[in-house]
Amino acid sequence: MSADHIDPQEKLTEAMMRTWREMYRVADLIRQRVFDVAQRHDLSAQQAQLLLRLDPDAPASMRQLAGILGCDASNVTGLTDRLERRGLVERRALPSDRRVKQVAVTEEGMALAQRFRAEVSAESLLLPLTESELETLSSLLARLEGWS
Amino acid sequence: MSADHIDPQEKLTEAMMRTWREMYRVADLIRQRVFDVAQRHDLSAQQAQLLLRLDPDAPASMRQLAGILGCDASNVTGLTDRLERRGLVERRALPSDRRVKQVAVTEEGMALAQRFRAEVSAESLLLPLTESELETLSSLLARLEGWS
DNA sequence: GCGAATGGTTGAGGATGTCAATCTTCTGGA
DNA sequence: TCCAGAAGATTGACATCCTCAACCATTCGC
Repeated sequence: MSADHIDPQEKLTEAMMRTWREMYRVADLIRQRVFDVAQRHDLSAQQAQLLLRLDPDAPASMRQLAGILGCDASNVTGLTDRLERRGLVERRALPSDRRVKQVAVTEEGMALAQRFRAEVSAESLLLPLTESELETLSSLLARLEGWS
Repeated sequence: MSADHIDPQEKLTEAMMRTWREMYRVADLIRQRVFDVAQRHDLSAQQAQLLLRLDPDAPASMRQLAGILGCDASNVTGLTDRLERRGLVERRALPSDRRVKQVAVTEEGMALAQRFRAEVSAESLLLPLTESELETLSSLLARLEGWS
């Protein structure tokens, strides 16, 4: 369907609109939370994003990281520079292809990432719900797919 | 509880972790969606954020907008400049206090905001769920509160 | 082996964000 | 009333984020 012919109002039920509002609200809470924790550790949201997405067991190339983060490769250069300057990450040459530089998390980076994850989910947003409600919520959310 | 003593791993149940992952994933989908629609209309995510938060019936001062957006007032100046340059918004002097400038949405701004909201929720993320599942989801989400 | 593709960086330029300083306008107390 | 200080908006300096085009080194395909 072309964006030129969207007229979604008539297709949106009351329940959809209510759910949409709630999801948007909760997404905002999460974003705010991540931002706060990042700030506490002197990281920008983007630096945190990159650090958290790095797999300690599988270093990724700059190119791959650009794909993961959905941004230009030249942007990853700067982000990596700043994380490397703080010792959270390091560039490694790939012997099999000397064009490639892989980004590996350092010990310090792993420690910070773990602490970060812990702080974000601590005092959880989810405490008001019972175990069985959590089961229901996660399985409903799991059925939502992206747009395309 | 001080952030120095957080050790949440032992408090997090399996269901909590699964739910947290799903919420994070869905929050990401929403962020991506908003970004895409904004880009389609030549708006940055922040410009869209500001435009969508303006109430046509109650123009807000720069100061108030800074509060709503959670940023410095000087930042709102630039944001408003760029929206005003496109005719989506206009500054109005407040007669009762000539220090204050209020930001009002123009007709064009309102039209764009409405179109924006429509496009974001069109081809909805929520289509996989039935009406009764939507009721369940929205009431579960409604019970989640922020951290503090 | 050589031209083309690939990976990373650099530089220009714009948007976002903070902080400190400034200008204008209010406001409250002597 | 007058004046010191608070409050609202802007500006300038500076760092980050982000894209695009240009560039260098390396690798790959023919």
